[in-house]
Amino acid sequence: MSVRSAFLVLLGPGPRHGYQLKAEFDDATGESWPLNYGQVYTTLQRLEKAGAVASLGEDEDGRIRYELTDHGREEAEEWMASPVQQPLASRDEIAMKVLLAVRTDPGRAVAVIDVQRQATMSTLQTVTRMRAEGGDLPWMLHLDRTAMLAEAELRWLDRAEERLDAEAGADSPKADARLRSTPIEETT
Amino acid sequence: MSVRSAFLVLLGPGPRHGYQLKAEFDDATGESWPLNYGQVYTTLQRLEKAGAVASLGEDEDGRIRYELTDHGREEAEEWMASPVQQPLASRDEIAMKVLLAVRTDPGRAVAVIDVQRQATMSTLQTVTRMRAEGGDLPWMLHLDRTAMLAEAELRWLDRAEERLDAEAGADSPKADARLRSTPIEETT
DNA sequence: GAACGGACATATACTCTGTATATATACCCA
DNA sequence: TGGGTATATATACAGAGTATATGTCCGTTC
Repeated sequence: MSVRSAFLVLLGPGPRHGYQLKAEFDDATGESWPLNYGQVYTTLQRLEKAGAVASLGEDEDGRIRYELTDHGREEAEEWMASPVQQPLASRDEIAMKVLLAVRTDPGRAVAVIDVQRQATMSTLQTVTRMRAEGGDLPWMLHLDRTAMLAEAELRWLDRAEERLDAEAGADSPKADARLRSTPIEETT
Repeated sequence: MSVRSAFLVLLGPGPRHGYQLKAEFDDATGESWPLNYGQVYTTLQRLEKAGAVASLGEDEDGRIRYELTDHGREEAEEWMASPVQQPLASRDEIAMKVLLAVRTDPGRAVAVIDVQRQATMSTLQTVTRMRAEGGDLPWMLHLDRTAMLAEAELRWLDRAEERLDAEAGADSPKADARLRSTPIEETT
C-alpha cells in the first residue's frame, strides 16, 4: 500500500498528473524506492476506483490530472499519523534461509551464515565509503538506513551462529570466532 | 521467490505433497513467515510449469506428491549458496514516510519520527520480554532478529532527526534531545 | 448410530505489486 | 530532416498474498 499512500501524500498540495507524481516520488525518495511507470497509472486508476482521488479530465496539453477527494485526504492523514507496524523482522529471506538450512542440513547453516556475512560486510564497506562522500538529504537518509540495517544484520548473524554452536552441543567449544565480525557479547 | 526457493530446499530430502510442505515450512520458520495455503498449491503449479519439480500423481490416499527435478535441485543449491542481496534498506515504508513528510510538510517530519520511535520502542520492549522467556531455535532466531532490527531502526530515527535538525539551520540548537532513545553519537 | 467438529488435503478466485513494453507527441540539435 | 531525449499514458503479464470453497476421514458425544 506504500505507493498508494505516497501518491495521496504527494497530491496533498494540489492536483498532479501521473508523470509528475512519478517525478516527485523519485525526487523525494532518492534511489531507495525504484518506481516503474507501469505502477503509476494502475495505482491512479485504483485510487480513482476507490474514491480517494478524482480525475480532472485532460487539460489543454492532454495530461490527466487528479485531485484528492475528502476520503483520500483522510486516508493520507491516517497513513502519515500512524506508525509502520513491524514488517521489521517478518518475512526475512536470510532468516528463512538459515532456518531451512538448520532443518534440512544443520551442518550447512554456518556456511550460509558465513556467505551472508561476507556479502553484508561488503555492502557495509561500500555504503560507508558513499556516506563519506555526502549527498542530498534523501540519499543520505537512505545510506544511513542501509548502514544501520547492515550492522544489525551482522549482529544477528553472529548471534545466530552462537545459537547454532550452543545447539550443536557444548562438546567442542573450539576457537570458532575467527570469522565473527564483532567480539561475542552477552545479549541476555 | 522466497517461498518457491524454500519449497525446493524442503523437497531436497525426498518427495512431499502440498500440505506436508506447508507444515514443514511453518515448523522450520516459526512464526516469522505466515504462509497461506493458497500460495502452496499455486507455487507448486508454477514450479512444475518451470520444470523444477515433477508431480508423482495421486498416491493411494489421493495426495499429490512432487519430487525435485535436476533443474530444481540446481536452483535450490544456487539459492542456498548465494547471499541475499540487500533488500536491506530498499523499499522501506518508514523511510519513505519520513522523506515524503520532508518534502510536503517539513515541520511534520519530526512528528512522524517520534510516532515511529514510540511504536518501535514498544516493539522492542515486547520482544525483549519474549526473549527472556525462551523458546525453540526458529522462534529465538526470529526474536533476535526483530530485536536487532528494531534497535537499528531506533538508531536510524535518531540519526534522521539529527539530519533534519541540521537541515533546518543551525539557528535554534535548543535542547531537543529529550525524546531520543540513545545519546547522540558521532557516526562519521 | 447419527451428528458434529477438527485434522488432513487440494483448489480457485481475486487483489495488489511489480516489470516489461507499446505508443505518441514535442523539442532540441546536429 | 532526422534522430535522440524528455514528456506522457496505457496495457499485458507474472508473482505474491488473502479469502474462501470443497471434500474426506476420524474420533467424540448425545
